[in-house]
Amino acid sequence: MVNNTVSVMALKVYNTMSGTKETFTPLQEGQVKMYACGVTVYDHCHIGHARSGIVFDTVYRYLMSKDYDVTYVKNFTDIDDKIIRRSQQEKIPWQEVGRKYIESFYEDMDALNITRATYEPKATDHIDDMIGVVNTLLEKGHAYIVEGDVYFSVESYKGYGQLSKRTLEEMMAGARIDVDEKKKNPLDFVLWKASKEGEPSWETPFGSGRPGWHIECSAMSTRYLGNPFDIHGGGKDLVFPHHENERAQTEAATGKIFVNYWIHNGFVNIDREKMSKSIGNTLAIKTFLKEYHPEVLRLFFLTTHYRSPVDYSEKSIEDADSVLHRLYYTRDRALETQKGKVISPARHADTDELERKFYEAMDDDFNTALALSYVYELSKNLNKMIDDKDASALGLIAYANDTLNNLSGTLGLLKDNLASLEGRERIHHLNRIGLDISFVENAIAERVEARKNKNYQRSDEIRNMLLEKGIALLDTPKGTEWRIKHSTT
RNA sequence: GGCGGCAUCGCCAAGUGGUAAGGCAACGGUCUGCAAAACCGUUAUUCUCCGGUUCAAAUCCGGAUGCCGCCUCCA
Repeated sequence: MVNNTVSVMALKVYNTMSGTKETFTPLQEGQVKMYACGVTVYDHCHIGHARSGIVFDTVYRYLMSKDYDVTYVKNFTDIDDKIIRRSQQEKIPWQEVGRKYIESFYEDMDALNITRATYEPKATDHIDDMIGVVNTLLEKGHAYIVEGDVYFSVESYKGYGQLSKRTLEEMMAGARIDVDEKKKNPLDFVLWKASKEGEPSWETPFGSGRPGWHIECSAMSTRYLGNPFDIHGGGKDLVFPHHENERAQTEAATGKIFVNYWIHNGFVNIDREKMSKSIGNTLAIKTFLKEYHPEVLRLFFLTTHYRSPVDYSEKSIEDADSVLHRLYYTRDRALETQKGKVISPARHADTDELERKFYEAMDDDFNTALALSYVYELSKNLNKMIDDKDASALGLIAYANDTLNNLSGTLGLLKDNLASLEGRERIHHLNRIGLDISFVENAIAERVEARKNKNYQRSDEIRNMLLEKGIALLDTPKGTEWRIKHSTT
């Protein structure tokens, strides 16, 4: 009801292929087909995966809010070198590795309230599709077999390098690729690997083996979305070689355009350093969620444009945490004004204007940072109206609050409630410092008693004692409440 | 070595030709026994530096400096 006019506005997206923002025009009116590269399931997900997940979840949610019928595919790579290595390390079957980390993936992504895709296929369920693509490439002369490995010939496909914007010559000049004598061109990549002893393998017309990495996304995206389809996304690092290769394979095999819009998200750094396993500074989603509400991470990521790198730091997370609390608090205040009354929302021009700007920002290549600033402004307006205590404004407040919920919801925020937000933080914090809730409750009770007797010295002692443990007391009209005070930087 | 990106208040961050959004922090106020929380208000004549184009530039062009990414598995 609120946004029936917004879908008319044109969405612009930055297309990695052209290097510019383009007006988004789906192949079929009213429908969008998108594919985002999922994860290789050999370990728990870290906050970099969370960023990708949240970015494409935002795209997905936004497209749906514009009334597109979206078919969204996100894959699992459940057969690959790392998984095989992991299965040897953990001494469990490789299938078990996949199952284990897919489960872990869902735990994390569900906790982060990332909407599940329409289809979430596993590579191993689509081996036949991959064999089909490889076969076609062999038949069309785009691939060749050496010692059981099937390679894609990059020289046979004229568009190679267009996505990552470099030419074959430039890449050769880079010369960091080990020259493999078996390959016709050092840049040729493997479509199908002859499997070694003890490794999983599948029988194919071109010998037994297992798929290379890139072929699975080509096969699965084509299977579920056809060719071409509208949007293909993933982390920036996937542009080369993964997406370049996917594109080459698919276009060579089908003779059709593979994808119309390529969208890539920037990376997460930690304290200005690249997050990587070798540096040992990866932060697992599970670790993060022990301390903060999932929406804190979402809000934090949405504060920066999806294409820019984002630097994770305790300070930035604390900032996001404060803002999130405030938004929830505002909504609670607004709800409070409606308690026990029947109020019909009254349309409000100021609110409508902010909503319009919100959608305008989102339409401009998903500018969530700008869009959020309008949410904050809306929250500020709401507080002003509430402070005015003008009974005739109740309808306007209700309307603004509905809008706040709508817009936040479009970004995947304010899906929880204040009590839950604070409750889970309290539990986590108490666990971390090893205190029982009764300790806090007793201390508060003692302080209430002291205050009643105007023994403010004792009262302040107790307050300070708790504060040192990261527990801040709030004397409200309803009584003494407490919340977690994170580091005071 | 090749290719690409970025540089905006103490911190985070939007803004791609029309005269600097927003958040955090800080400060002032309301509230409070005092606080905290919450709310309100204030806070960049200026966008790394140098030169150029233009009536007009953070925004375009050239150069310098610094930081980062990709070129190898990676979201």
